[in-house]
Amino acid sequence: MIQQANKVFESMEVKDVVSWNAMVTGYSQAGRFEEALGLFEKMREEKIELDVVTWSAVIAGYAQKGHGYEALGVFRQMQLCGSKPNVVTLVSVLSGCASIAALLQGKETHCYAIKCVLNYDWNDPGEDLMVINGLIDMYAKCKSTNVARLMFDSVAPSDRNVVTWTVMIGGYAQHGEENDALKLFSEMLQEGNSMKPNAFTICCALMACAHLAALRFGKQIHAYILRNRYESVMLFMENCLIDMYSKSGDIHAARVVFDNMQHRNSVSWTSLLTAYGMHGYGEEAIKVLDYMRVAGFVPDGITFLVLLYVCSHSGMVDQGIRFFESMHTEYSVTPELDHYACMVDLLGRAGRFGQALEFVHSMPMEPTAIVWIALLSGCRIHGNVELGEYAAAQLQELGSENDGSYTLLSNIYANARRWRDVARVRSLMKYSGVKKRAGCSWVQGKKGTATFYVGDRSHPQFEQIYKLLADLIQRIKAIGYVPETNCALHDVDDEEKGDLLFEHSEKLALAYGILVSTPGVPIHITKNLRVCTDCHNAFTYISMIIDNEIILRDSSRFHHFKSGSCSCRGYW
DNA sequence: GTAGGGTTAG
Repeated sequence: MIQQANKVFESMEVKDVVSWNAMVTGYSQAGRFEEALGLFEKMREEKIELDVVTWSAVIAGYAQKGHGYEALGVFRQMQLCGSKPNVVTLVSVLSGCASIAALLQGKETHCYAIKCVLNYDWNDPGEDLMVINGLIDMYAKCKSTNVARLMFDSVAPSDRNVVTWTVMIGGYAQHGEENDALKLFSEMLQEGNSMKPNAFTICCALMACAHLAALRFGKQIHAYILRNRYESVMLFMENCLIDMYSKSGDIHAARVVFDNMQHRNSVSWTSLLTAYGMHGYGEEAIKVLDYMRVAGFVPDGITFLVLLYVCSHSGMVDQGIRFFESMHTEYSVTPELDHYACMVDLLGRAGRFGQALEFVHSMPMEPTAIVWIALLSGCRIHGNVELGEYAAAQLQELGSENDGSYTLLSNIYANARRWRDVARVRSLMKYSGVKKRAGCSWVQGKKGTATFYVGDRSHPQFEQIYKLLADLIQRIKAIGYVPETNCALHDVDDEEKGDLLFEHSEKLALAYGILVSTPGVPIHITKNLRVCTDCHNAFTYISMIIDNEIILRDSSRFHHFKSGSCSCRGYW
């Protein structure tokens, strides 16, 4: 089509700016932005007087590709040329700012909008609303959700449209304010039938559920989708549903969604593979890979990344190595930094440190922090002090120590009972000003989510929780649990106020989960960091004396505790 | 006549 249009265009004797514009946007919309830019350049060479449509089209093209800096550059040129931006231009400029989190330029655009573009016509808020929506999105994506919310609130509820709601909900969902996202989504549904969420809105809400492992809420949204006729826009939402179910611990439901899809894309397949990977179902994932090939999807770099992740978390080391080799031999996919990091993770997790180091040294690019952190965490699992120190030194050299790497090193020393070194790491951490993130666990109860920090006594039922926990600890001690207090595996993750091993956030969450559990129904717990070794051990014992399966998601993977064993089989 | 906002997997 565009080819034919181009022929006609070239045969035209007189080309006005409108026909040039049509061609620029034609190429841009056909996904051939490079050629659109070529025409744009040609327009300038031939001294065609560019109008607001030309400029807006190019800015939009950059913004849609996520190239915010280029979009802003063109916007600047536009202003220098004296062309006057309008609502359409600003919407694209704001989208460009949002894509690169350019708060300063976003604010400048905000000022410009106030001075030159917004009408403040109360009888016709429609034009302004486009810009306001763009501003809300921009502020949210620049991590200024409070400012975004002020703008959202400043729009009269009856003037808001579905995008106004979506950008605010999505802004919360993407910046760790998932509870606010879900609160706002509920509010939106209460607005009556006038404000129906669309596929975009629902994806944002499902994303928030996935982060929180809010299975109950996610199921309600699923039901809402089925009740409300979204047949024509299912693909995105179904992909989100797969992710939501698997991150909420219900891998079966994730599979059912996948199986019932009318159409699937590569995201659908990758989501399912990731789901099996997180839960440690390596064999299942390999089967999915075969189906995927049969369905005509060719594995790409991302597929292989996920496959390596799957192998790493299922202890399928040799299979992982084979995948890595077949990547370029059979599929001509070049391994990139992330693939190497994943291989180091795989080998380190399995304790094959010689091979892991060989891998690091064979990398065609400089190893970055993620590679050393992968190695360091392998050393943590297997108590390899020497190599751990080496990896930590590399991290220090790169100047990219974070709270996680300090914690890993400290735990390696603690495991080796080298308390002086533990103390040294801690003071180093204080000295360098690295703040550790607070460990935090939450559990889904019937009346919503209960969140716990270490030593947390803020829950109304804290006395019952602590009593139950003490009782559980007594009972599992009787069947062989040995707390790691004597040798005090001081988990820097959680330890701040002294020796609070028995008051770790995940233990409190579990006690509360048991308190409110229904017999036979799994208890779902989520932790923002990795589960602590002693807690993992305690959970394993506790699963022997309660009827419920314990499904724990930590920052690394899922652990299913049942009858005295954990599904991770040590690969965490 | 020609330009425009918000979504998913690692």
